[in-house]
Amino acid sequence: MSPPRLRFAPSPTGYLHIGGARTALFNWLWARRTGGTFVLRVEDTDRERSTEEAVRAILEGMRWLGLDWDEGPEVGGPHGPYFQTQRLEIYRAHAERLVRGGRAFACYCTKEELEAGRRLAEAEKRQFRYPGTCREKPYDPSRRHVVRFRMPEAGATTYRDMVKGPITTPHETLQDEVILRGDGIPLYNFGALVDDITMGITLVARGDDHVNNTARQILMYQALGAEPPAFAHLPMILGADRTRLSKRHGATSVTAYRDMGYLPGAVVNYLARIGWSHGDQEIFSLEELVRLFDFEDVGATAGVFNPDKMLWVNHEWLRALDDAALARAALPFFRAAGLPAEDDAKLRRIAAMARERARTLAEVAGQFRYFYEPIRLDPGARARFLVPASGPLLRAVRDGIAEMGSPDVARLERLFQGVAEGRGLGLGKVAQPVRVALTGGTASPSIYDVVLALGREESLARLDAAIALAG
RNA sequence: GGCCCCUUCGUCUAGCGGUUAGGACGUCGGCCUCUCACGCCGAAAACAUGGGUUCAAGUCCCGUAGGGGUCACCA
Repeated sequence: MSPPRLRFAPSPTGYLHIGGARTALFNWLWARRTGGTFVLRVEDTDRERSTEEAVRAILEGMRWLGLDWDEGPEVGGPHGPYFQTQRLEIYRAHAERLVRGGRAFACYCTKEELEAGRRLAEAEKRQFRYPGTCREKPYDPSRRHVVRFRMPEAGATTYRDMVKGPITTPHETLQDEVILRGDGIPLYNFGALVDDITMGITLVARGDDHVNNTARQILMYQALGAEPPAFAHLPMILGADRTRLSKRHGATSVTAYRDMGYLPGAVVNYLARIGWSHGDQEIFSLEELVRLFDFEDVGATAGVFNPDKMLWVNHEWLRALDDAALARAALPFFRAAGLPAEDDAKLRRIAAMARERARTLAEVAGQFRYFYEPIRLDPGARARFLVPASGPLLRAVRDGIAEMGSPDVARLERLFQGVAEGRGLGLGKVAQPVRVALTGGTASPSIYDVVLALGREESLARLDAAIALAG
């Protein structure tokens, strides 16, 4: 068998959605695993809602995730153009073939007539189906018309879904549906199918909200004399309330997660794990995913998007970065927070401290602002630790540091322990006031690391300020 | 409502006739400890339900309930 050709075909009506991203990912993974081809096609036939901005946002999201395409916008390919609005002639020609072959017909009914029929059906509490009004009317291209596909009235179509198994659709549930609108623009079912045929797509993997379209499309493939592709319908991603994931459930755009400080690999990792699994493994590199992914292992049940777990996955990815890589990744987030960080030794020290503490890059910047701006003294911390009793302790630490030429962990440790033991105190009694003095709060990395990242001079200055406050 | 799909801890899932039903996130204890975090140890927590089939059912079949999807000159 020759390598498969797969595609991702988003409508540019908004940003790249988490659900769409997973669909794209599964297609991409299979293409990369099998040495197949991954095509990106833009289904922009909904002119009301499609925007150029959305196209850019989607490509941007795809690129950020690392899902590169072999054919499509900006890269071209032998089956272009890759925007549906530039392929109108192709759909028209295919529709005409169907009309000439008697498999489709022109329908002159107006929207109003159809709507009236629908309302009547509703009033009578029965199912509306196109009554076949124009089925036998002669073709008159000069009259405004839509093109309808002639659906068979009896029998059933069965296909084997790669994730759901055999699915049967009785033909009496189908109707002569519109494939070409009055303005010559194809409807989804037809445009996608004509593109899939002309682009040589051999495996269609899409959201399972499309299962009901599949039998109709197979019928159209057959009418056009084309071999239907294999189908894999991916279960939806749901929100916590088990309805379709939407903005109500929180951020749903891929780029929103980028901006919140998620790593693309982590997002891919998490997305892959909803609906797909490989034994007990949770963390996968992109290479592993490519090597292990199989539609065989995609589950049939819809999955709830779990932000907590994604955060955990992101943390796992974050901590796998070395200091330099983490510093580089976090730098833009410090800048975005208005903090004058540089890609230098100090930032790498901070990265080392952040590794086990911050789960996103934004958290890195958020947790360690005090290294780049004056402390924001927490009132509770001040009341508890910057009290007269702390004065001598702070002063002793201050003097000890002042005497050190260049502080290091071992020296600082000796200093703090000496101060504590000299007074019969636990280490915490000394470390906490210092921590408040240097960071403004009671929670931070090791106090020695904080001193080191802050630097001798800044540490002394903050200690002096705290001594004054302690009185 | 018609049609289609789905149903293992709160969530993601492993399981592919014989398991003390496993892992992960989250939650709750404990340990570690200069605080926080990490880490480690432990706990609570699931086969929707009723019938079959079988020596044996979370695993196969049917029904019921629940959930989701879809019924446009949207995609």
